[in-house]
Amino acid sequence: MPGIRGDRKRPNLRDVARRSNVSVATVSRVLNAPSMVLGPTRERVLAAIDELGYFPNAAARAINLGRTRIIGALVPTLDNAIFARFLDGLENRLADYGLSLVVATTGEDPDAETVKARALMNVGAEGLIVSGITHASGFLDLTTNARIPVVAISHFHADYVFPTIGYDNRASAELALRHLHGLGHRDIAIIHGPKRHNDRTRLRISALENLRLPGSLECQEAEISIEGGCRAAGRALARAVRPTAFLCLSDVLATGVLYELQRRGFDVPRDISVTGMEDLPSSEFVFPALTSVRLPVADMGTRAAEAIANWVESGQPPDPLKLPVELVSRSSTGPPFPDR
Amino acid sequence: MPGIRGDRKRPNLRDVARRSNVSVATVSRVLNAPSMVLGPTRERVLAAIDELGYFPNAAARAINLGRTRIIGALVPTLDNAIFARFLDGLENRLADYGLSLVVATTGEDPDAETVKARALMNVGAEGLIVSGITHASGFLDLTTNARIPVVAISHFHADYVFPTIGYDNRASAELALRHLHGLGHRDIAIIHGPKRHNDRTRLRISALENLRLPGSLECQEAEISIEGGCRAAGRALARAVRPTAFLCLSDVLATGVLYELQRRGFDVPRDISVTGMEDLPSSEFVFPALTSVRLPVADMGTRAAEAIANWVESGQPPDPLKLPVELVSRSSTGPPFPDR
DNA sequence: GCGAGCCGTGTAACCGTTTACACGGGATCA
DNA sequence: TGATCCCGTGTAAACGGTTACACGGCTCGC
Repeated sequence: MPGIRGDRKRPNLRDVARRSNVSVATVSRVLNAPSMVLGPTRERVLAAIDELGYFPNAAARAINLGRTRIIGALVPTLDNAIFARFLDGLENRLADYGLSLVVATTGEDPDAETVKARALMNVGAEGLIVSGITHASGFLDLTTNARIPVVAISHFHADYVFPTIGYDNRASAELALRHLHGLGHRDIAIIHGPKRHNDRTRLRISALENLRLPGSLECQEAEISIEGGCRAAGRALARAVRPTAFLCLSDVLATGVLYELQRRGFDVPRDISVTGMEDLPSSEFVFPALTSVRLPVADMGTRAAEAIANWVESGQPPDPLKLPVELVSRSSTGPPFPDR
Repeated sequence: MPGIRGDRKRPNLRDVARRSNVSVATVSRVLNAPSMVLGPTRERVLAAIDELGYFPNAAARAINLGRTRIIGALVPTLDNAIFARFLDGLENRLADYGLSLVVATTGEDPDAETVKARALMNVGAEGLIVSGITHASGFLDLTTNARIPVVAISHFHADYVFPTIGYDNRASAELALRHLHGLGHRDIAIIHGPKRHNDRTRLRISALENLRLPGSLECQEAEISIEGGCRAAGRALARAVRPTAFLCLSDVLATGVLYELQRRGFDVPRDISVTGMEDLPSSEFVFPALTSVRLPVADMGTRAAEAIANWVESGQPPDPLKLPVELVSRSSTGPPFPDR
């Protein structure tokens, strides 16, 4: 009996129609408008579908409906809790809209981002989510030419070329600095990730410098990893003036800094204070519990999902959205020189 | 001039062809076989493409080529470093093959997995990656009927219904237990994640019980989070016989356990030993550095990508692959009662 | 008993590509 | 000069669905 098992070709609507002695239209209706065809015809069709192991072809369906139901997300990496949490929120909410998420990592490289954006469009993404507001001109050309909805996350900017859904990176950094300054710290080491291609980092650093608070700020750039934080802490401690506080622009870096300080016998916050940025779930449990600036990344994922979903469905771009940040004060910060 | 800007409809090949006074075939060739059409014709076509902002329709292309270049992955969550790292490895390697990754989270629920699997197939996934070897019958029906390549990860099983790429979960748990037992521990608390629907966890626990080493094993189930680990540690310590070691089936749980022990004033490993499972990058930097069993998740992502890519390209299913696990001994384990 | 209306089903056009095949014209060769 | 070949290009048939429209048969009302 041909067509039941083991044949090369995947069965299509026509095969099902033939096997159940109806037209392709009827089969299509059984699948898409179940109430339209009932009784024995319906039974026959369903039986044929089952026997043939028929499954509708996504591309053919997409070409007719004009929709792929695919949203693409471009993130620097998945190997960083901040983006993974964001994507978790994004994917869950997109699923509520019946949209699927295709993920591409860029390694924070604008050219790679452009290449991957093209790949996302090639698989039919109806909308794109990107991180930050620094992009290759090729990326801008590509997306504007194709008139594809793009939402930028991680940084709020009221009139960027794409609608943004993010927080105020300047304010988030200032929150940490003001906290430390308020405690009395004047010699502060800033530990940050790579500045190259990362607008959030650059914005935060410039915000800190522009505050012009009395005292000195010294920057140390580090690879974003616990080890990177360790090494940066070592370098900062080797300077002529030892800082009384470390302001880290990532919780991962702060975790490394805490570790290195502990290893070298410093008491945090008695000898040195440390702040993070992001407020990862684990930051409450490092020792000592990390003072950090909470960035609502999971919520950002949810909001980004809603924004892009409405956009691709209604054609109406979303309004930019600023998400609140807040300082979460824990045990890793205190006044400098508490003994004097 | 109609068709240049602001028209509703997205331009298609025909529009480009009309505008450059060539046939659709020529336009298609400019895009797909650049060397076939050169000179002024080529220029005209490229100009028209540019002016119209033409971008090829993914679905139409897919229907002809018979390929979508999409691979779907089903993972319990993205909000856990172990899966995020896996996906990072997977996505990077898939990109080398020109394949895109669509991600769906299941919350460790087989029914949700089935629903999401259907969604992945509806967007045209050519192959699927799933976690573990516990799946709803609906999932099995769906995937076998549609004859779609499926690779199961996280657990090696020589002749599962799908090819597996993973490690030996029994052996990984035994490694930890043998280590503790070799140090002299007899009263051991096992801290594990939810057993329900999680075959890896169940396999590990049964492996530990089946070893039948002298001494007692007490299980505590916890939600997989640092806080979950804290609470489980509290419960284990409240028992009549206080364990001399905690064997945690996840580094995240172990981190919580370490935190709770420290909070309660226990000295690790002098008073109590702790082991983890996974060996996350951060585990080297918790205090004290965590003894753990290294699971090669990033490598698993790479291998899974290669396996599914070859499968969808050649039609040949991959051989199951067992990845090595190893005990990484650090400072969180030592002999019990070192004083006596 | 006959026309209207409805319901279930079929026919065929269409979606936007790719590509086998056909075709026409210029260069090459005898 | 005419046959041959090649190259660039066009025509049209797929691909696998959805759906507007047509159509035939049934029920119903007058």
